[in-house]
Amino acid sequence: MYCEVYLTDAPYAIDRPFDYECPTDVSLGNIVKVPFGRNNRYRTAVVVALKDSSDGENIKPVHSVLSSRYSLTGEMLGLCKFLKEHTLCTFGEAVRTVLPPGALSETENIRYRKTVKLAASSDEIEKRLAAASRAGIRSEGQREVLEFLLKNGESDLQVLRDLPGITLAHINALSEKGLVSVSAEEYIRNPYSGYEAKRAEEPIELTDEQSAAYGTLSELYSDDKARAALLFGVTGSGKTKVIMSLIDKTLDDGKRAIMLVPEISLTPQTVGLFCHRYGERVAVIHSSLSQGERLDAWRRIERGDVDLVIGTRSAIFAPLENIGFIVIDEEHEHTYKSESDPKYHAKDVAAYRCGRTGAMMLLASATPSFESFYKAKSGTYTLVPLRKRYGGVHLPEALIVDMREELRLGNMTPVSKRLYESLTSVGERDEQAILFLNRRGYSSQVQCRDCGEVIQCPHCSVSMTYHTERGGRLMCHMCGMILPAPRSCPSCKGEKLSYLGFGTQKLESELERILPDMRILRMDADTTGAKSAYDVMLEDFRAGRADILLGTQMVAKGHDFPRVTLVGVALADTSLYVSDFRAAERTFSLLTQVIGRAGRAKDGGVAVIQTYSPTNEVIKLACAQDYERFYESEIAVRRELSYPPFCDIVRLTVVSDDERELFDAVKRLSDSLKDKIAKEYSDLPFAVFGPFEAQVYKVNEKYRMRMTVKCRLSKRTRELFGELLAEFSKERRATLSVDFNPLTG
DNA sequence: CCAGATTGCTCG
DNA sequence: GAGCAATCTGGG
Repeated sequence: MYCEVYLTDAPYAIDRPFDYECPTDVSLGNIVKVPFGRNNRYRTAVVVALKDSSDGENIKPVHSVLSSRYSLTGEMLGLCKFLKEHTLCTFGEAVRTVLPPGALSETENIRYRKTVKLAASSDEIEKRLAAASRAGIRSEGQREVLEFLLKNGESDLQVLRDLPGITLAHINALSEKGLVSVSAEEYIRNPYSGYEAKRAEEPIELTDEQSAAYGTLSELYSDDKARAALLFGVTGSGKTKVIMSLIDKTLDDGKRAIMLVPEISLTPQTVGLFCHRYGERVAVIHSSLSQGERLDAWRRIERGDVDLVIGTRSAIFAPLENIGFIVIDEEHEHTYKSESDPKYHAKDVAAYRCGRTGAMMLLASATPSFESFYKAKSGTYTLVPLRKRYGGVHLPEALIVDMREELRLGNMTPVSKRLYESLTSVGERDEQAILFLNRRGYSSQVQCRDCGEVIQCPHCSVSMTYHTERGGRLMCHMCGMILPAPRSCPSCKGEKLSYLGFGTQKLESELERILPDMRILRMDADTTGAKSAYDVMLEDFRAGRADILLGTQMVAKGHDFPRVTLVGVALADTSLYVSDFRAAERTFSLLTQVIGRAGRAKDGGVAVIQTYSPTNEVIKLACAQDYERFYESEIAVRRELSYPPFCDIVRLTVVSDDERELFDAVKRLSDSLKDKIAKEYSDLPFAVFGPFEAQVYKVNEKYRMRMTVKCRLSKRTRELFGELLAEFSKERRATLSVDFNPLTG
């Protein structure tokens, strides 16, 4: 017998199947050790095919199957091939994405719960104890173990070890004498255990519109073919109720479901809601799980103990069988696209899995990505709208405040008169407000008034942000470098420093100054170091222990606070004028979400939007929460300028720690790319831009240049970029990375 | 001319 | 990516 294997740590250039001779007990998907190279060093590899013959020469035998008990199922192998082909990662990177942490290491990585029990009858043990006691017993510990077991029956090994004076050696000695036996059972924790499924008792009541949406989706679900739909529901329209009804249907049908959510939405409330309904057959996967917890969740799913997986991006790889339904909530969120290898989009993986299994894919959002809305309008996805707000949710009244006018009137603070008055009246009525500012820190730049120099990070080409922590310091938001705040200009020693551009810290101190009676809770990356801090803060605010919740993006996402009657956007322009064709889309989506936070108030809330561009259409349409009009105007621009969804974008980035080498390498890249386009691929349309410096040219002492290619992604175009990667994997002083349809600059 | 560094090449 | 052979570099 022969097999084809992929090495798990191969560079791109040799990431292809190699033939080995193998014994019959090796099967497809096994993780094996094989001799490789002249020196026959052992490498870890994955068996991807079995065959009777091989045309290769010098075929070596597989050494062994790895003692780790993991093996890839047919579906996992398919996913790995999909990832390699669609993201140009190596097969090994794909395998590591699909398997739980540690699966490729030699050790088993499986925890056991060990139980100790007496291996002989009690009177026999008592006889032995008495005899030993007369002989002047040597091991007090062994004696205690036996006495404990006589009294309590069998016991958990860990419980015994935790008793004073007892060590593992005592138990092992007794086990060798045959007095006790130790049995092991795989031990899998579920941090969300203890929930009882309340589904049967709690029916979901749907409004007419919701039940029409459910009807459409349920019909699609029942279709045997893979189907995809977009649930386009305005804030407060009850998307979650429709999704839950569909999960119910899936489980009733004897199938299983995956629900993806952005990290930020995975609060204890959300998790509680689902665990409460579906009980212990839920697995939750998120980024702050430890390796062990992640493994436990993976094992529970693999064993078939789970019917519903809720999780962030990587949960799309859950080893769940018999999938009937995959839902991606807030589908427009960027977190569904991985920024590190493999650079996959969870939506593509979901579509692949649905295609394989005939499951239904549902995307849900109030502000869908243009890619998805375009597909929905052109019929690739079924568009299921939810246009009505229900249960006392209103469209808040939105006011645009012209900050240029504030400046003219002499108000140099980041809080306009209008916002100040609104906050004051919220305070008087004992209600709550949310303030959004998409910039952390105190000041975004520190500039010398003598020489004009703006302090830059020594390792990156960005200016440093002033933070107030620990008596004031400078932070680089790219590499994390922290320096003590300077008293004078580092270049000319001038002592007059200006602090320009305000962030959440400055806004906080300003609010404390002008609204001394209001309690302010600031929530940004600097105050929510631990995942739990974030949950605690939201809970504090919900419980009314603060009047104003102030922070970055994380205050904008789907939390419902019924007492919030005012939402403020400190500066709507921050994301508007960045040089990215998605700037308008992102700004619209963010503003719409924030404004929506004020919609839970009984008599209609208020949103105050501060901006230097009060006539900007994006801001106006976001205030009106009119996605469809925004889409129509923006999609015309995309079509005109040929941007997604009318083409795909491939971003090539070359990185080097030496600028000279970088230029040379990027020149080679450019030549090779243009050569291929002119020759082997001349039948396909490409538009090449660059090379140019990346937006942030230097990060962490590494220089980065880019090229952008507009084309239609297909098997062949991907192949072209695969060839470039293969050529570049031989480059020593520069590395190339390819990102298909990147979402961020 | 030699040693150490660098580059090129192959891997089943 | 690792190991090894071929090639280059610079100091004597």
